[in-house]
Amino acid sequence: MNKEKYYITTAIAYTSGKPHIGNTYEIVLADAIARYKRSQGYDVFFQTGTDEHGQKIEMKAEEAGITPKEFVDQTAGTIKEIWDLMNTSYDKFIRTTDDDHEAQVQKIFKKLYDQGDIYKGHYEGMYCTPCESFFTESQLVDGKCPDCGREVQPAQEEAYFFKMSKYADRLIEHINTHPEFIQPVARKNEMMNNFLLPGLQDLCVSRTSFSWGIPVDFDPKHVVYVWLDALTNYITGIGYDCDGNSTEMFNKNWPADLHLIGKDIIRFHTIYWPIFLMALDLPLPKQVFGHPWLLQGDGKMSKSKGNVLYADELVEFFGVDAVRYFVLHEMPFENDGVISWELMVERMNSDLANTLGNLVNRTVSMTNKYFGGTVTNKGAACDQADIDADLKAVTAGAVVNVEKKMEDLRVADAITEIFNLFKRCNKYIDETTPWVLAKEEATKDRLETVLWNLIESISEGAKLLVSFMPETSEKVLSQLGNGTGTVTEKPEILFARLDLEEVMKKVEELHPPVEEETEENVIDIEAKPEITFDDFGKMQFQVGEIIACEEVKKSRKLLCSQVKVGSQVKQIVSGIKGYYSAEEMVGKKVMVLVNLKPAKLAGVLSEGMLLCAEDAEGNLALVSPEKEMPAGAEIC
RNA sequence: CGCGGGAUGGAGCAGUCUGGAAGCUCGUCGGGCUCAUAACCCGAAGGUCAUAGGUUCAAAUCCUAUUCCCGCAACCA
Repeated sequence: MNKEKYYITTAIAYTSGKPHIGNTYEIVLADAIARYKRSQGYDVFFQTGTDEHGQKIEMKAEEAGITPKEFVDQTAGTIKEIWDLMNTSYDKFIRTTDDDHEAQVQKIFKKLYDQGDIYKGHYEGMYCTPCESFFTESQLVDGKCPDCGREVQPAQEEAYFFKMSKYADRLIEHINTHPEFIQPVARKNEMMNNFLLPGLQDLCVSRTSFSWGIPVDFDPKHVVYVWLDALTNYITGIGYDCDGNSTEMFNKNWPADLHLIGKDIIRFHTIYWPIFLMALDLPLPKQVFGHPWLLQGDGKMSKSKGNVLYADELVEFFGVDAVRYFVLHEMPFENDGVISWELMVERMNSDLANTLGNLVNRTVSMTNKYFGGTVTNKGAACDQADIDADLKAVTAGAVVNVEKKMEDLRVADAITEIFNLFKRCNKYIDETTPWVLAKEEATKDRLETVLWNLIESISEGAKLLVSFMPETSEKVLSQLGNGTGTVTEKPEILFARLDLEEVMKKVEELHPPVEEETEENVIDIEAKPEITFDDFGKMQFQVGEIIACEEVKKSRKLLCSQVKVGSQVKQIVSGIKGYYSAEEMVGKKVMVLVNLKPAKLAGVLSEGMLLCAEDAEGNLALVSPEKEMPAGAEIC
């Protein structure tokens, strides 16, 4: 039997920081699929890695006072540690700073340029010379530089572009003739209607505004811009060579069978990536699956509350397999899923400790108690033949059902199938009442058969579990004797029940809520440099009376107020909709910074600023004179 | 009218494409059992499927409008 190959990839993780549980979900999901395919006899190659270039990283490194390379070495290390902690079985961890990747990207860029798919053009915008920055029309404030307020000039930055439109028809054709290409299918229409059918814009594939990237070798002031660098990892990682000297590994594995990615980057994987491949004359990946997000529960996620979840912390509380179980099982197929400490504890207790852990435990201890740890198949059915038959049917059914679910990548449903089997086993114990059988010598054989059947069915379930919870699978099988009929003497607790309150207490210790409870909390904000009295004198504050106020349409936070200051009325836009309604604003006397340069917010002119106090949560309160003062009174 | 996603018993979700008796898990309540990690098994309560219209013999599902949430984008002067 020749083993069919299966090449699966995750998106490469951006090395801007520590990945949280939502980012970690993807690698675990990919791992489950990869392990499953291996168990099905496929020759699997599983690649993941990190995306390490870009302006953001250049800046972060500068802040940290280290070189970009040092910075990404750190974060890539952290990412790899977490991937390893989660027991993921990737075959290759590619980094876009790998020499061979960089060399290939340069060659690919050159080749596409030589064949006319990439051309040199201009990135147009408004340029502020002192700030050395480009801005789009919409970014400008009053037609001027949003940073320094000076005049800007229309200008062009040289950039290379990729001719997307050239391949659009071929791509549309491909998508239409390969319905399985974009998964879930709902995403297909989104791509077609929003991007392909209206016509594709050419894609900017180089930048000159930062330098942390792969240089364009024939025009070194340019670096390759994100997608041509990042997406090509899927081929460079397995040995693609642009000059025709690709490795055997590449020839065997390409095209990829599955690109597993987040739903946010479906566009890049189902439009730009296929088009790049067409330009390189390579076959397209067979399937792109855009998975949903794993969101953190409790509504408000905030760092001060400490409920941002990281894989390593969860593992500390629950163990690797429990976390794997949770993210794989709780993640819906199309919609976003929710994760929180509470939900995690609930799953841990009810599914892992009660249903599975306790099942194994009671089975092992009965085998020890009644038969000294060893049973053989006595085949004694008695009048309960139908019960045995049903257990066996459910067991066999689980194998088939898991296979079916996995074919559609419905990992969560596959796991549910396995746990349904475990539930059936628990029920089997109640139906057969071994403790009753144990009382009579005459029913000893029946008792032994019951335990034998149980061990068989649970072991079958444990085998199915191997792709999802590899360590647990092995532990269960070993406790049940690996088919020998001799169970372990002292069953180790697989998953201990957890007390939610205790867990929450520990979580709080781990992340002490920052100034949450007390009213009299201290707020320290970042100190600004000392200023002179002259500096202060430049600012003019006056009392203003709000005589009218309305919400700014097309905006979520903005209120537009007419503020009477002395004899004039100023229009001021403020981001306080969440804290004040337009009606209650009217009549208030507030502190206004009046000589602030006017600016446009959401297209509405604002001629000053209403001063607010802001707490650590971002709650706002307007500042008013504490005694009656006329509108226009100077504040000094 | 910026783009998109969502609203189903107390909680988390299926079901919506391809209309046809409201389902799963957890929690709650009642019962059973004692091999086991106060676990396991059985039963029950609990939903006008966001709202209002429409299409249809039939709507959670299709159409229209509205409300409220959540991401992203743009502004938080």
